[in-house]
Amino acid sequence: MRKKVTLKQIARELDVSISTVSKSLRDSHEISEDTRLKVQAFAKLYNYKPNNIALSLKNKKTKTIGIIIPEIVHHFFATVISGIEQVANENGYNVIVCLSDESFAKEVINLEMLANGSTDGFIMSLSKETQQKKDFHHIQEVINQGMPVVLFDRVTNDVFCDKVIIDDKQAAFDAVQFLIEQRFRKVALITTVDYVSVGKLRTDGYKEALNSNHIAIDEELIIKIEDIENCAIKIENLIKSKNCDAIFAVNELFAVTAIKIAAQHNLKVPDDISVIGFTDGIISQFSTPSITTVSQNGIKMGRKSAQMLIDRLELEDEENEQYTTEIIETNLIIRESTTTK
Amino acid sequence: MRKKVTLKQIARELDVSISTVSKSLRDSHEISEDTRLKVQAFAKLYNYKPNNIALSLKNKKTKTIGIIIPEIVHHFFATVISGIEQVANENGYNVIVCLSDESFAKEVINLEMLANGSTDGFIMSLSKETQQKKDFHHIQEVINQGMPVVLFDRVTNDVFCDKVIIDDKQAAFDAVQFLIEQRFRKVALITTVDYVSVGKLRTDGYKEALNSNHIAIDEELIIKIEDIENCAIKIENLIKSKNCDAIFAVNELFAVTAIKIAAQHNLKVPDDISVIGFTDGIISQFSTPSITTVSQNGIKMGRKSAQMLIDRLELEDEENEQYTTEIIETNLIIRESTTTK
DNA sequence: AGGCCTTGCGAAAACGTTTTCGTGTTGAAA
DNA sequence: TTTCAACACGAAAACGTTTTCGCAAGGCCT
Repeated sequence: MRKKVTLKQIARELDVSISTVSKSLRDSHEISEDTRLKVQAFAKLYNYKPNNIALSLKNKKTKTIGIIIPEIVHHFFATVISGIEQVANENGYNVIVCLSDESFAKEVINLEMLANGSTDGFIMSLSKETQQKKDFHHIQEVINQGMPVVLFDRVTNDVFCDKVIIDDKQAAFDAVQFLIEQRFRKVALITTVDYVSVGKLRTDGYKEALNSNHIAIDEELIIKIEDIENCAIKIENLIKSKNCDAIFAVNELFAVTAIKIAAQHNLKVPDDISVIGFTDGIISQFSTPSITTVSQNGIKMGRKSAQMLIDRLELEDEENEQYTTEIIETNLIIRESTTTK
Repeated sequence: MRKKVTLKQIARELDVSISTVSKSLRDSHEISEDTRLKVQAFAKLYNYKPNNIALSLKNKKTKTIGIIIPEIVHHFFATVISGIEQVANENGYNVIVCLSDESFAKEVINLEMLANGSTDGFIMSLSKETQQKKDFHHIQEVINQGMPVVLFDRVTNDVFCDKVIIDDKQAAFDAVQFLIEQRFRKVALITTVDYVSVGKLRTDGYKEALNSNHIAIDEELIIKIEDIENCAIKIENLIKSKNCDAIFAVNELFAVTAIKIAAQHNLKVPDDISVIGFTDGIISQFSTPSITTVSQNGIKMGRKSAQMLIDRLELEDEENEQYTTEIIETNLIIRESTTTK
């Protein structure tokens, strides 16, 4: 077993000082060409690579980004990580991923864990529980300690930092407006409970679209799902009521579930009922019929988040207190689940 | 901005030595109760937490696991990460994720990057290119340096280390056997090119199932997909030939594509043609019809991999050279895409 | 009073780097 | 011959820990 070689060992072997070795390898002009080449040859032979940990300690920089998200088995979050990783890689950063599992406690623990020197900054999306408790002191704390944070998608106004979001309200508005323009009047909404920030915003967009078209809001047509496991019953009730000719769902799981249930009740999508989802994930692409959906470009969101964080990390000293909120554009991807009347 | 406090600062404030502070915080009996409590109170007040980097340097342990996988926007890999993260978390480890993008070069770079002190060990699944080149020196290198490696799913016999796999051949055999037992005789195979290890194994299982049932292998019914982007044409040719009454696909993307194309040619699944996929992902669950599939328990695979790695890390000194290959059981999940004749 | 053990604490090394500063030697200029 | 710059290198500090060892003071026993 050939352990990694250190500067000290090279110095001992070559009978020079550690400084000389270090300087030689960094091509310092202080060192004679003789010594320099000798050291470099030896280092190459033994495949010397500086130890990252020692460098981190010395430089007080880890070149590592901490990502804290609710879950990873989720197409959207996976794409965001992918985007973050791309930019991180291009800039010589690594990413360390922690999952909060939608739990406030885990989010806090992970954050504090990584804040003790493991990462230079954070990119996070809030857990449901955190959004419900509205307790963000852990995030404020790391910001106060001088570590930049970028929030994406599930954000809060209660923390001042850089943010990357889509315009959830506008996107929902556009989707519903599209349905209305297709002459649907009884548009139902399948959404989450209100404390999920993006769910709330999309609900707002839905209502506003109806309002601006002078369509009364029918609370019977709005169903709010608490836990995703048993969303089926509520959705089934909606379908059975036969009160709606179109459905706007705030995520693709709700959308595909609605389509499946409709089929069970002999309602054809899109002939009998049109459906629009949110998040252009695997399900929307491959379900039958494929689902018209609001695309939420995760890659772009991840890339932007990473770029903002790295920019702030490399600016560093100047202490720019101007935080910005970047809005990633969305667009409606028309597929088979909607029809033009 | 209140920066993190260090031992040195506490020592200076309290006018004691650094050693005294360190010992006090670790409840050493060498320190009088007076001093101990005083230090602890001060540390608590200023929310002292030891710096992870310094600890890593001192202990020569990072408590971090490196994960290198081909991609993350992929249900199976995401579930594996999720499993790894669970066990890592339970044992006080963090995970740092790198993506090879199916590229040999990126795999090497990532590995060497992390090997310079950033992680204690690795969990990886080989990139396609690596499998094609059959070049594993980078992996052997880190093992020689004393860092344990666990390979999962896409593994190789050319490297000696712990591995976690499913019995791809047996699983494929079982799936095809199931089709044959339903009286299908013209079973087609949609697989990958041979250098993808799991694709090859699943192909072998397919052939063996036919053989053991004395069904001749028809090469016309075996199509090998190189790049996933344009798999459609080849699959369409297969469907159009109307030569098969059942299809076994080595992943769910191939399976769902086959179903879609069949529908375009007015062939109903499962009435006209039965389909079995591989990997129980989102697509299989939510496609219409839902897809009968070989479940490949990613969570369990991830958990097992992490457990094996951590076991080896904590054993450490004893240098147990007995490597094991763990086989995660699979099972066939019967859904709507198959029928009993 | 002398010796010894206990108590309580500090100095210093170690982990692996980088960098500043000091120092000895050499050669050339005065 | 003296002086000074240039050159080539080493010592040491610094990053933040933990831990070993040494040491001084005090109390107890003979």
